[in-house]
Amino acid sequence: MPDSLIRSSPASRSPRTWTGQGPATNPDDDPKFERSSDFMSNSNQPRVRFAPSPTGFLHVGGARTALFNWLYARSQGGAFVLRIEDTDQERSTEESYAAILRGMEWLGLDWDEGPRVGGDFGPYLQSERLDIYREHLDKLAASGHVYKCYCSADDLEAREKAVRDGGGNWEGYDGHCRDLTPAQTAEYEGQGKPFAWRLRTPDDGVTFWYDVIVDKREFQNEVLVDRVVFKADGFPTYQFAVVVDDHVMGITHVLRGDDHVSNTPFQILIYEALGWKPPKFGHMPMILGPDKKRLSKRHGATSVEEFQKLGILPAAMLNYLALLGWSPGGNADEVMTSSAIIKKFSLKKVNSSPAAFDYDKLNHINSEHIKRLSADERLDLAKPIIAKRSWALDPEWLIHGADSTDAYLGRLLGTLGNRFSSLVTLPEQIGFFFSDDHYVDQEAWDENVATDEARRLMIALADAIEEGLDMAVPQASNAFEEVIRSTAEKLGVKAGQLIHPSRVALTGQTRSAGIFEVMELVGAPRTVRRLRVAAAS
RNA sequence: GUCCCCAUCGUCUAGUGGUUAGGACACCGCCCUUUCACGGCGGCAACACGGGUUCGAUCCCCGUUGGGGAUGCCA
Repeated sequence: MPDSLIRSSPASRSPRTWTGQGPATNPDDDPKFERSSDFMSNSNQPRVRFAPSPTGFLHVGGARTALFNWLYARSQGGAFVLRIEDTDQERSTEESYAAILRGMEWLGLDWDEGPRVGGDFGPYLQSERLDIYREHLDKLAASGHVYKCYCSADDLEAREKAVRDGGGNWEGYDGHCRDLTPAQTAEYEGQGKPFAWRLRTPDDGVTFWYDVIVDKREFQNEVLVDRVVFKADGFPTYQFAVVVDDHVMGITHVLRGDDHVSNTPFQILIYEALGWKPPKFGHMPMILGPDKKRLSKRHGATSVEEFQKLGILPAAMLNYLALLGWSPGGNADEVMTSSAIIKKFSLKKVNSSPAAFDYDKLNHINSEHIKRLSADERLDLAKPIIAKRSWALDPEWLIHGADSTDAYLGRLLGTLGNRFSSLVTLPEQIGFFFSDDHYVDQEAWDENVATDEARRLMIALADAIEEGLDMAVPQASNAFEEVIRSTAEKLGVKAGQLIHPSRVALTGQTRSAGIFEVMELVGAPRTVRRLRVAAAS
């Protein structure tokens, strides 16, 4: 038992129990303390949680944290709890709360306990659990683990400034109220000064834990300051509420962002002060921007709802997020459904180094997901986009064996094939099917349509279609192909010379589905009309 | 400043005390083709640096550098 691991401090000043217990073995095995999971009926099943604060949208970092917790719960048959940490009265908003829930639902991260669904450990909003925190604060007050601090923000700021001006380092709260004399206390009380409660932390020794992701982590108690556990406004701080709730809610694994690492030793001290055994901790690496700097709006979209607007499928977002810090390993296919990810997921495979967010790869994963969709699923995806533009099908076009709007749309999307790989570009890819007034790539028009040669060929083709095909009945794509090829032969030009201007004349773009299929679905009358309009332009 | 963490192609990553260091995105070339895309084939490209330990280090240890996080009566 290395002496360095044993904390020794004057009992008079530090009534707390210990820190970093004796041997450097995994503290999770220490039977000395009640563990949150011990009182669970089936303690083999992990209970994890995602505990966002409603102070903003659900951003990718939070979403990834939620995802990994969810994956762990789902892969282990455990419970996934959603808890809202709204102890900051200033910044918490209803809008954020709603946005976070929306983001979670969009991604398909369903929770077993939490807002809306309830559960045995509710309420799941910390602002509704104040009496619980109060009760535990009272215990710590009675045992002397916490003390009142009368310092105001101004007091603290002034002292910090003084230290810095003197060339020193301000390393957090200076312990000003830690050992107030009864007289001083009486004076402050007499002045009616507001106070907060701070945890009395050890001055020496080491606090450590075995991180699920990064193995052993340890902090010298010396660097830990007496942080506030209960604010003057009567609300607990995050540090306190998170500990109480995780224990009381039976959370077995606290999986959170790496930015919480430095909070962990302080929280372990709170567990110990309360006589509780801490849960297991796992700190996941941060997600950085493409430039390896902190991910921010200047990098582009950062909230999941922005990605939704960018046409990212929830399944693709989830897939990509899972790939940030985790990998299916080896040469396995990275494009996976959530159930496939659940099947393969393992905390042991979670990386310990930060990952840069790559928008290109997200887009790739997204297009792969779209390409793997069934025809019906594609139709479901396209319909709202079409409806949003008030595009309706002209009855004149409702031919070609399609006996319903859906059937026609289905065929239309079918012509796209793998070209349908983005929700964002879809409108311009299909707009010309619905209206003569569609998107036109001006440069493509100028190059392919607005030349004397192109005009001559388009008129010749229009004539040939009118002469060769019955304009009154639907024509199949191969009928158009035959006309084009024979016309090309007759004119002594390559088929491509007819095809390229026709494509732009019909679709307004140089890229589209196969031109013969386009003609079939646009119909002979409109095909001829657009060719003549283009030739006349 | 102080404390903590991280380090394999540009990016996400696999991997091992002895490998031609593998895959994916991006990029480049070729093929396919009515365009684009898809697809196929090929290419470019990495173990940050310096010391150890070892018969041998990308892998283990230390340091340096670089990056990130924390340093709140925010969470």
